[in-house]
Order: sequence, then C-alpha cells, then structure tokens
Amino acid sequence: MDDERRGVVAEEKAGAVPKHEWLRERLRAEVAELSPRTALPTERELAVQHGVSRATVRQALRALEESGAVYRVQGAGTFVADTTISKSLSLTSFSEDMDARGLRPGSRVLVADEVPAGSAVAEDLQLSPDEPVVRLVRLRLADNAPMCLETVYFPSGRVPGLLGADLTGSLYALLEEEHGVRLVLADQVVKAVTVDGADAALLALAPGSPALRIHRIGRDERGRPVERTTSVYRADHYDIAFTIRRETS
Amino acid sequence: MDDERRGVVAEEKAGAVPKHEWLRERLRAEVAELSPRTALPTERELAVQHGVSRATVRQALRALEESGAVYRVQGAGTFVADTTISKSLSLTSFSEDMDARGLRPGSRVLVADEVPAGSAVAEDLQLSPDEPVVRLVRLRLADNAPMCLETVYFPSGRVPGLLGADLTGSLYALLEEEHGVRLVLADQVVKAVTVDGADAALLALAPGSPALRIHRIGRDERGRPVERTTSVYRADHYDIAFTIRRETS
DNA sequence: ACTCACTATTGGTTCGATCCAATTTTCTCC
DNA sequence: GGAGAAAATTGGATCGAACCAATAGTGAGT
Repeated sequence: MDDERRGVVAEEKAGAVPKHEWLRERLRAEVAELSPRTALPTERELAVQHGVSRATVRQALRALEESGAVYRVQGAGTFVADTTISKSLSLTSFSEDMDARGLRPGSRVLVADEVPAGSAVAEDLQLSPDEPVVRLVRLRLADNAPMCLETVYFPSGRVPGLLGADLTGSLYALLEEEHGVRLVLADQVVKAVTVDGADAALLALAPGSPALRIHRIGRDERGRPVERTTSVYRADHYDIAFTIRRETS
Repeated sequence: MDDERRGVVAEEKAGAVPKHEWLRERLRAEVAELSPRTALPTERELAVQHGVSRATVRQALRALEESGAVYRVQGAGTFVADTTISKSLSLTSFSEDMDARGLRPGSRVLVADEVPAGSAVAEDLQLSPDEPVVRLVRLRLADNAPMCLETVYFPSGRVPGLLGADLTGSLYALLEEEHGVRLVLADQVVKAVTVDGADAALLALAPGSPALRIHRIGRDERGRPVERTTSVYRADHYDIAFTIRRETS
C-alpha cells in the first residue's frame, strides 16, 4: 500500500517518509555491516552522497547516536559503536516482548469485570476512588507455560465495550485500533519478590520462589494515565535487559 | 580559568555554555512552575523572546520533550507534561543513587585484588581470559545498614594503581578524576533471585529472601567496556523506577 | 628522533528562510 | 444554530551558510 509510492518518485521526494528517517534507516543498515570503530563518511560527505543538507544528515546521525549504533567525536568523526547489545528499553506489550524472545505468547483470562477504582488505583490513574474501572486479571503464557500473572486497570470511560472484546491477545493493539488510545510512555517500578499461595500455584512455582514484580502506569501522548498494570514474572524465565546512559549535563 | 569568561560578556554570548543548553535549563525551570497541559509560547515567540533562532528553540524543546517535561502536538502547540515521576533511568553510581534517595552511602571492602579475567569476565570486558583484571568486592551500606553486595571487575591496564587508592567511596568519581575514564553507557540485565548462605549473612537477610541481581557492563564514550559489575540488592529496601517510551518508528 | 606550533579536518552551534502537515479558529451557507 | 468549508496558527522538515571547538596530521626547529 505504500511500496509503490516509493519507487516512482524515488530520487528526492521519497513520498511520505521524511528524509531524515529514510536516511537513518539506510545508515543503520549499512552500519550494521561494518566492524566497530570504523569511521563513517564525514557529515558533509554524507550530505552530498545522499543529496540532502547537512542538517538532515545530523538529524539522522543524532537518532543513531541515541540508539547506541554510532558515537561521534568532535574533530575526529563518526564511528560505528562496538556495543553488542544496546537494546534500549522500550515500552512493549507482553505479546511483543515474547515475540522478540522467540516465544509464542498466550493468555488465560482469570477475571474481567468492572469495579470502583479504590484509593490506590484511583491515585495512579488520576480518578476519583468511586469512578468505575475495568479490571482484568490474566495469566500470561509463553509457549503454553505460565510466565507472568498480570492485573490491569483501565478507566472505564476510556475503553467502552472493552469487556465484550477478545481479551486473550494484545491489549495494546486492541486499545489503539478500537479506542484510539496510544500508549507512548510508562512509569515503571521494578522490585524483587517471592511468590506464595495462589500466585505460586498459578505460575506453577514452589512457594518462596523469586519473581519480578513490575508496576506500570501507561500514559498516552499527553502523559495522561490510561492503564495501570501490576505484573509478576517468573524469575527463572525472565529478566529485563536494557541500556542506560549517563546524564548529558 | 573559565568562570571569569562568563560574567563579562553576559548578554548574548553567555560564554562557554551553548545557547540551546542555556535556554533548555531556563525553560525547564519555568515549566516546573506551571500546571500540566498549560501551553508554552509558540516556538516562534520563544525565539523572539530570548533572542535566538527558531532552530535553537527547537533544539532546547526537543531535549525537554525527550526528558518528558513537555509534549508537542503538531498544529496545536507545546504543553507542559503532566507526568509526576518521569525520571528517566540514568547511569548512576551507588553513591549517587543513595544520595538521591536521601540515604548516606557507605562501603566495606571485602576483597581487593588482581586476578586473571577468566572466560566470563573476559567476554564481557572484551579481553583474553588470561589478561589481568582488578577485582573488587564491596558491601554497600545505606545509613550504615547493608543494602547491596557488589562485585566489580576492571581491566588492569585501564586503571593502574587503583588498588592503592581509597576504595570506600564512589568509584565513578575516582575513575574519572584519576584515570580519565568516563562511563557514559551501560548494558544492564535485571533479574530476581533469592539469597542464601554467605550472601544472606552479609546482607543481614534470612536465607531465601528475595533480591534484585543487576549485571552491568559499563562503557566509555566509544562503547568500549571498562567495568563489569554484579550487584545484589536487598529487595525490601530497593527498587528500580524509570520511565520508558514507545519506539518512535 | 623528538617536541611544539601551525594547519586542516570534522563535528557542534547558530542563524535565516521556506515549505509542509496537523490542528484550531473563523466564517459562510444552509 | 449547526455543519462544513476556508483561513490562520503551530509544530515538522529541509535547505544553505557561517563560524566555533576539538582533534588529528604536518612540518619546522632543535
């Protein structure tokens, strides 16, 4: 649906994709083939080579630098970074997360109802305690094995009719397609815990087994909270990998 | 040597600090005083108000947007974000981390010696297994109570004479000041575990208590690994809070 | 050979100017 | 009044041009 648009104009217009994005992805691919510490062409050279201004080149390179693909040294040049991992932590749904790990995601819905928010949930979602919220408790599976026990709350007003939908798949996709809610930001708190009783049984773990508890408040483009999730992950099959950087200041 | 340069010119030059950084911090302060959803002045207005070009304004605003302080909507304007937390996870030393939490950091050095890297450490630090590395095991304290058990490895060649220094304080500061090594990037893997035996005793925990194990490879400006740390944090007194965002693509 | 000043290179900063795309506001016509 | 079109507003994309600051390379002088 948008492959054809590209080939036709090709040369300079490139259709709907901004030049800097196009350049960024093109360079990202090229960089992936080079060995670490290799110098990239000069910004001025890249500008000429790709028929864009230096400002556009810099915009593309900045993105690559932020993603950890290259590093720049003033006076010296731009070089291929030699980080091996460098997967910045990004907001993903359980389904996406499992896909990335090569596992088949699944779900068993344990609870799906509507209740008053209550003080804790109300505070996180910036509602009144008596406002209704949709509650959803799911056992998330990876290759059919229990991986994570997840409790999600939504403001009812934001997701009308959600309880009538298929809740076994990715909620993120459902939210975006059906309710025009796009999660772009989330505040997370990660803590280590041990699981017992019912939780342990559901996760097929012995009581006292370690687990990661992730508390998340998902927000839309404007920073408004639209989702509150508490997830308990089996420690033996799950970890969190990410790249962090030192403050620029 | 460069304080004086600043005050003299004042008005527009502002000395060594780039305009966009100066504007960014100025706006960050102003924004902190405003209530969420409040619209900022137009980019064009800001440019005129502060006597800079729109490009400079955009550079400042981009930084603020990335840090989660504001959000921008094409065609509408720039607004104060209403995230409450929005502390992006940044690379900090234990000392800095405890300072931020209002706790007094401390250290008890358990091991400080030089050993062959071995296969695991060698791989993380990109060395040969027989190359020497400095090993440092410390019990980190917060307000004099055990908080974390930490094992650090450095390539010996990168930190000559480190073992002779005072190792009870912040290694980050020591590295930067004494060895010109600046950590700017780190790959981390976080996992939940339970502690037993000697580790439990050192952390003053009952065997089987939950803990966060953080494995980190610290890197310099060019992405070269310069430090490998494994830390085990008491779960009852420690958690990790951060903000993540959805991929731009 | 070695050092040190000079020079060229390269990324960083900043300006000014257009044009585009999304949103909001205004106005017009039922 | 209300719906819908038109205009104004606002951030996004790009270009071109200078100049600055850090680094790397060159070369003269000892």
